[in-house]
Amino acid sequence: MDDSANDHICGSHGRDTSLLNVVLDELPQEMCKSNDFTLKPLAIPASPSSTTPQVPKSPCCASSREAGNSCSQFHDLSYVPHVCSTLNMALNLEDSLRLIHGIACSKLDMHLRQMTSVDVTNASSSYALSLCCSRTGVSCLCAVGPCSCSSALPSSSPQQLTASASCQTDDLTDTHALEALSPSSLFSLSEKQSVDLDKATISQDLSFLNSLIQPSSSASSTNDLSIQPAPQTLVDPPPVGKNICPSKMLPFSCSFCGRIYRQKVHLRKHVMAQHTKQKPFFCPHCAYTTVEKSHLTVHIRTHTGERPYICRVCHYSSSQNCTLKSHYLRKHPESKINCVTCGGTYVTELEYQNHLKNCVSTFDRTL
DNA sequence: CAGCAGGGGGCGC
DNA sequence: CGCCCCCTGCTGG
Repeated sequence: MDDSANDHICGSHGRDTSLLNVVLDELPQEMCKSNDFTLKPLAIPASPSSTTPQVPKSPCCASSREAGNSCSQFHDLSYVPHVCSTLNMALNLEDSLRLIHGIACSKLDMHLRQMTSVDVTNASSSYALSLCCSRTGVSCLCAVGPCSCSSALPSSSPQQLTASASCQTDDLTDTHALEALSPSSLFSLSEKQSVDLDKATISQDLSFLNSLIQPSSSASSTNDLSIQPAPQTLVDPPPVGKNICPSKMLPFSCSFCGRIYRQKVHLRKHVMAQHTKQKPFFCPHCAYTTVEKSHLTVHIRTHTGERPYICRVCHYSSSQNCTLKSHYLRKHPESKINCVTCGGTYVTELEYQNHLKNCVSTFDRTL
């Protein structure tokens, strides 16, 4: 790849609003017409402002800015929260951010598929990613949330390519949203790199990408077009350090605060509890709400007086097992439960019972 | 110290 | 993904 092409791709578009137009032009038309959604350039403040919404910036964005690529510009996302005619659903700020993120991710992913179709053998992956980022407004992508955008990566090792694909396609698994948001023109290419894509081609490309990703134990079927999040065993876990991007270790990171989780469901609970305040479980006795049903069950015991965890030594009881455990450790430290099978010691009956499930099954397998 | 709420991990479906 | 569980931190007596 010659430098001129790279210049064309990664040149001064960080200060060029034409890319914004690309993004906006390819948003659903109804949305643009209705002015539900506005996207405008935002200068990066020299220091965090208390009046500016804290848009999390991923470590890769910082490195990207240092590299002078498209991540040098952030965008101010604002949205008038009322019913969106295109989606026929109300969008809050998080939904709006996810919308932009999802579009950027899907476009990046589609470009990546096309580029891998065109050339997967030479060292053009970084060019492909740069092209994708430049043409899909990856600045927006980076501004929305932490990602492993590879546009700044100087080389194109399979691990880097995999990291990018796995990061972006986390949102791509939301096929429902993509179907609603992806008119055919959304993924069309106007340049000569455009290739005709059919399902077989995409599947082939995804097979290639998936071949770079070691399947996890819980991986879905190979017919699934979604790319699974990168498992931790993809590469040797890097030592924890200030220069290590956490998203390389744990695949699910919060788009708002950057916290990372091992499982997607944990990230979802975190976002619901901390950012969107969506707590679907309501206490019938008070105003308590929670994201976790089991937490509501425990809470209701404060109203009903149920104390199912009973001390085997005294008459103490508690509504939570951990409280009983604390009681045992403080009041009856000598009282332990010994496993008759393996000899292990346990504090509470519940701990022992849970242990027996594994201990007995293990014991049975050894027979 | 007890009670409670919430975060996060693990496991089975 | 739902559920269960453990752990931790906060608060009041």
